[in-house]
Amino acid sequence: MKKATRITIVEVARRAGVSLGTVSRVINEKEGVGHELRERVLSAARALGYVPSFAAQSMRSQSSRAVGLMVSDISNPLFSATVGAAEEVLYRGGYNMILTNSRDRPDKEKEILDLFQRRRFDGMIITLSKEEDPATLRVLSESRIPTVLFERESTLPLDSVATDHYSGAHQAVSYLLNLAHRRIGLITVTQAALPGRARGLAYAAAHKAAGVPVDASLMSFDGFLPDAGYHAAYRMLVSPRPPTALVVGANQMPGVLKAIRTLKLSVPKKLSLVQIGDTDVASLHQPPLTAVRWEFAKVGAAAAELLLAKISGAVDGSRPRRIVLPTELVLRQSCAAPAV
Amino acid sequence: MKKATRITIVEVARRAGVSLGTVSRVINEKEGVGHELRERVLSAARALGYVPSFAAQSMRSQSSRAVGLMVSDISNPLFSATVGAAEEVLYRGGYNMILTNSRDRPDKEKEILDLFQRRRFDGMIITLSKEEDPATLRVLSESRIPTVLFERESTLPLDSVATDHYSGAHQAVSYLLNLAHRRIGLITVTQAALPGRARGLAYAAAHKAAGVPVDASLMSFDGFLPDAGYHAAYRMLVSPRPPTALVVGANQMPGVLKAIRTLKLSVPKKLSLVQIGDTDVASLHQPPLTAVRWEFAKVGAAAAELLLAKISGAVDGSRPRRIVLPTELVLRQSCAAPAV
DNA sequence: ATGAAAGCGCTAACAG
DNA sequence: CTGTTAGCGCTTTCAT
Repeated sequence: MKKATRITIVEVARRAGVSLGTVSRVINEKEGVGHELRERVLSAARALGYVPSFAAQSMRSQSSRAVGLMVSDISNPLFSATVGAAEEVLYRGGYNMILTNSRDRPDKEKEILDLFQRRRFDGMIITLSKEEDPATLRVLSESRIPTVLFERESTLPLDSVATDHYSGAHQAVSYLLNLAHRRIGLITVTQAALPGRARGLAYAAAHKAAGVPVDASLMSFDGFLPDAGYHAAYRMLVSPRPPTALVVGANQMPGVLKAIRTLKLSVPKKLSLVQIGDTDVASLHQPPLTAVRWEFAKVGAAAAELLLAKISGAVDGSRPRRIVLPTELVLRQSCAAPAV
Repeated sequence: MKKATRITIVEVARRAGVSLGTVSRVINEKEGVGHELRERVLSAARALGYVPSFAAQSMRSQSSRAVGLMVSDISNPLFSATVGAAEEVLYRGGYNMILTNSRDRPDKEKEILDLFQRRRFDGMIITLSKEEDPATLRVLSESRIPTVLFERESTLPLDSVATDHYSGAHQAVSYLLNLAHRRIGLITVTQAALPGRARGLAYAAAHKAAGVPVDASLMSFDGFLPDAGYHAAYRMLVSPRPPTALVVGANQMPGVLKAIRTLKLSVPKKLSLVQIGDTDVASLHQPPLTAVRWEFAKVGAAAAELLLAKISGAVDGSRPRRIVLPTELVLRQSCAAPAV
């Protein structure tokens, strides 16, 4: 039969015949406790099955040894490696990771941010649905919790870790432009946040540099909607002047591929394809898809490391640190010059 | 400039000109506080930016409003949907989810389990690297935290939620057997835990039912090793008597597909293929892969729901509940009768 | 309906 | 080196 109440430091002290303070010192591995006493305390603790209470420790130490992570979509497999790497770094640093899912809804974001305050987390790593939402920004600026924006940037002086989506998209679009494509579709996520915005900007800049006019109907930023990839691709491909190439976010690609099959378009003969974010889907596809590649795990690890540095005070908070991780274009067999 | 110390209930009480107890009642939305006072407290709290301390609340209430999740591999995209669904359910139930990664290492598992005790989590959902590891089992049996095993089963009377991997594998193997395959390879994860074990058993049972002898060299349970899929498939396929069909876990499939390409085998002409776990890789492959399918999100949601029911006492703990979720075989174009 | 006071389990400062 | 004590911020009797 299990005991009704948990063992506390008091029982351990009594059993070991010492004072509370001594027990506390022993379990916190502090200097200056006699060898014999230490042993007595340890064995008493073991015998009683004593487990220190984190809540009580937190309350005294004013530290929760916990970090909150708020992402827009946990279920996004692209986040798996990233979140996994962040957890790894945090865990090794002695912190637990609380993972929450905002589903990109501003009200839930605010709720979660409040929760993080209440939990007195030692730090947080977050995405934002809209980088410039005033309500959210206010909460953040009033927060005293060390924060790292994740794949986001803000006008607020907040630290951030992000992939270089601008360069990635720029490389991809320029590559297609060099191949002589003149009508290139872009299918990605909202411009209200860094990844979509950077890609849109890069798309425009690359076109401008090549002296090719931009057709707004060839850009879709609805990526977060269900089946967005399918609908956007279908719409573009059946239009009077369809694109000859498509640059597509990894999450939109399954839908896009379905549209391509429905329309029986051959890749790269009729349509060139570049995926943003290199996944199994890209490398295993026939033909293998050219992709903008970056290391998912590194982004997560970098965010966690920066946060840890901020928590420990190793990095001064005077001006925000913005870490940008590189991308590369992996050439495979999904691109060719447009059919004439 | 931010204040050096956090606002507590005391400041709020002072500012509102009431006692601590009253403030506590208001923020906990308890009955019996005068309307006027309630307003005064609320506005004082707002004015001061008061945020209740979870640690203090936990300490008094003996409840952390938190649930620990321990999985073998966060980075596994297959877990994304599952973990996401669990978080969703828990969050709605008023619990936060702490996600940890055991990497299937028994020592880390034990460490994490200890941590869950210290944090006084209200519940936990866990995988185990080995279901019968005595040390882990002891920790679990001594634990007083409501627990749900996730894709695992134990001899201990523990509740569990798992996919019906046995039926799934049985369907797949029987299907291939019916197609007249006589040498079927199985590439999956360790038999020390439910998924691999159930598949191995189902594989043998299906063969027995069909009167086909089992060749042990056609089974690989190394799925957790890096590149396991590639190595296992390559080894089998270049052997003197290669398999004519392969049943492969979703995580091993990318490696297997690479091996198949290296050897330039055509699917399903030379080799039939069934994937366990239906992913984009399977449905987008050319030809689309026949797959054993189940709803990832449902498993996570079911585990979270069962845990919540246990925490609230809605489900009696007298004998363990074992929830098994169904699978189905999705027929696509990767299987054919073996070449003669 | 509200206030006062007693802890929840632990750490740290101060004595001895 | 070890014991004593005062809280950390909050909830919950018990009075009033």
